[in-house]
Amino acid sequence: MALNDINQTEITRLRVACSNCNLRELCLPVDLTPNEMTRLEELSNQKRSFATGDYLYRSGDRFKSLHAIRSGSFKTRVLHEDGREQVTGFLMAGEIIGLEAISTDAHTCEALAMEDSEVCELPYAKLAELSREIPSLQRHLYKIMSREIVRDQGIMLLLGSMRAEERLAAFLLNMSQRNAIHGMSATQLRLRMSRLEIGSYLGLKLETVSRAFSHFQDEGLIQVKARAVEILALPKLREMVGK
Amino acid sequence: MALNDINQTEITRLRVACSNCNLRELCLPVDLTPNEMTRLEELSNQKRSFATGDYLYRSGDRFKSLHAIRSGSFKTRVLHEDGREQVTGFLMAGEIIGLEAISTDAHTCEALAMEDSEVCELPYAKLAELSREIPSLQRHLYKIMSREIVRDQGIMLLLGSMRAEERLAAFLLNMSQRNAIHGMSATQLRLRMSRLEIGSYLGLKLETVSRAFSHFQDEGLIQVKARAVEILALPKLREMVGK
DNA sequence: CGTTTGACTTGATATATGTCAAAATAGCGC
DNA sequence: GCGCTATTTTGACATATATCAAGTCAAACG
Repeated sequence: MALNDINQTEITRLRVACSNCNLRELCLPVDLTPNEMTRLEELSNQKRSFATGDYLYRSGDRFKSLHAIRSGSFKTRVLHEDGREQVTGFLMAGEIIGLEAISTDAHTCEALAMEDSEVCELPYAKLAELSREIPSLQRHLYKIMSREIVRDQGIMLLLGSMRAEERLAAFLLNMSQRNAIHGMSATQLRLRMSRLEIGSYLGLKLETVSRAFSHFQDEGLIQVKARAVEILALPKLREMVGK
Repeated sequence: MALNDINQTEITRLRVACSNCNLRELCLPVDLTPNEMTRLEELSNQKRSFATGDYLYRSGDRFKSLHAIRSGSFKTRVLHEDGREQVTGFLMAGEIIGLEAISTDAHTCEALAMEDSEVCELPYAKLAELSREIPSLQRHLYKIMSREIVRDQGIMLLLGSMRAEERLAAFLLNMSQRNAIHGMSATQLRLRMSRLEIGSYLGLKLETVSRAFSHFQDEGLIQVKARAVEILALPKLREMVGK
């Protein structure tokens, strides 16, 4: 089960969202020998299901596995002393969750399902051990992690210098590209998160997010119907974030 | 030469700045056997010197080495089409520079000296090869990289939700801790960068940075004399960034 | 159906930051 | 020390976003 449930073509599709609204291919390298691929598949030993609001892990939990999201979606967040929620990420089907904990031995944030979801467990110790034997896997692991650094230098760092509508444009483009990479529409988005969560993620108030959505619609850039968003002018959105 | 010039106690001091204004120990693990340590020292094959404004690398340069900064300091930046400079990081003596390029085979930003500086080259291929033979070194490398992710979730991500003075407080604390970790004063800072560069890094205008400095001084939190900053109330600064 | 509930939108106003301009200060070569 | 220049500080005002407060809408439920 687990990774074995994911067929070869699906494996080549596993991705991680990254960098300045761009997506990059994930971790599971496609240049492995059949034997190596088999060993990688055997590595995953568990599949788990989650309902909306269920925790995949909590802050303080010992870190022992990464997880490949097979279906559904998760958000990661930090809860501040005063109860405020700070959303730190949205993870979609086909993406890898848990990377932020590798350095710490314990999770520093919590992850919970935004809808009914399934994940495959990837025990980190086994992954690291295997990567020692398979140099190309090791290279890939280094790359996934350092891509997160690039992301840092991309979206996150720029967040500080972007205005509200630029942030939302970046967010929508990111969602669009992650959608597309998983074989779904690049223009028809079904957002899984509330305006409040988007705001928390982007460092904006929910009203500001809502106004930005409305303004984009007035400008003919998107069509909004609650959480169903159709992108009408991808190029203009790209222009807004400078690419 | 190179790493051999750095004595044992200095090696244990090499660090990388990270995470939400906290510093973490770096990469060069101290739990190596003498033999392993020797091999690591032999790995570095070159020492280079730089004057103010010299480039350590430019965007597009092929990535082949990390660099340990022996003295001086560097900034990394991205230049936008329109000529605007976006500062993406400040790297101090004792820290490792170049990590952002590991995933790309080419540098995505440029690094230049903010003062006369010296670096030791750490050829990445050799480092990766060595880490395959020394598991504890591999663990360390993974950790350095993923720490950058945590940093993402720390300072960078929070940047979006922090106000100007909170950002500056976070910046000052970061500088203070990096100073302290290298055996220098935690309260007497000699900033190497201009208000413009700080602003670019924090996503603020230079005037806003200046006003924040002035306000902190009025409040008795710091003593400012151009780029010499004395921190008078560390705890209050920590409070401002929520820790 | 009508009611309830939560999410979303919209408006009025306050606050924070950016923008433009000028003055003060520090650094530096002579 | 003097004068030059770049940096920094400060002020007045414009703009963007937050805050507070209603109002709308849609799904869920009696």
